[in-house]
Amino acid sequence: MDIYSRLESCYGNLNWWPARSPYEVIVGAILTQNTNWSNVEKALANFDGDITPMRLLALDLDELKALIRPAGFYNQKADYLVTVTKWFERYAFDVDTVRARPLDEIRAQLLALRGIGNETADSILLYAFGFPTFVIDKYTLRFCQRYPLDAGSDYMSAKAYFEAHLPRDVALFNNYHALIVINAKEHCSAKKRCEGCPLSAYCQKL
DNA sequence: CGCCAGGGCCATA
DNA sequence: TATGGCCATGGC
Repeated sequence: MDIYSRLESCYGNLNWWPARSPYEVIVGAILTQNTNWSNVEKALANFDGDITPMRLLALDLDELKALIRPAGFYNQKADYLVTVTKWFERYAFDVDTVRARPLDEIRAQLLALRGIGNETADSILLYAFGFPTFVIDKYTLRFCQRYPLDAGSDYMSAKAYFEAHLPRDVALFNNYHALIVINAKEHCSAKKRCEGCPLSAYCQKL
């Protein structure tokens, strides 16, 4: 929690996920798979402000691929977007209907979809629907090695660690993951060698 | 020019 | 269960 406090006092509340609607979070979560966020923004901009389930399902596959092309992997991602949107349709595209179900049930449904693994599932659960699930990504796994956390080295171990050591608070889970990502981008790249990092006192510098 | 970005799928052993 | 190849664009 001390590590979190340092990050929070440095960066504040980042108010993730940057999106105008829960459905846009879902779309962004697919598009950002192994992809720079700036490329995702270009793809989202191609929708000209209309990123809705109905719009997406009305597009034919080639049109959809053309729109999301800047985000890369557009053949598979177009397929993934249609798949997850049809899943959402089971709930009449209604966020509250999804939220009324148990977290584990929705998580299992998402993981069963083609194109949705642990990280994408948790990103959607937390940032689109507000479920208390901790998101792990490549940055977070590196974070667990870099600082003395003893959180394991695989996705589910790290997730279990954070959830066991933090209060089950959606706002906290939301901002903690965002802070880890931002801090990694700002200070943990090969170029910017930890200069000014608020966690430098803890860093093991592998 | 090469590297890599807020992964996940699939084939192989 | 654990690797490795593959998918693709754009910024640096």
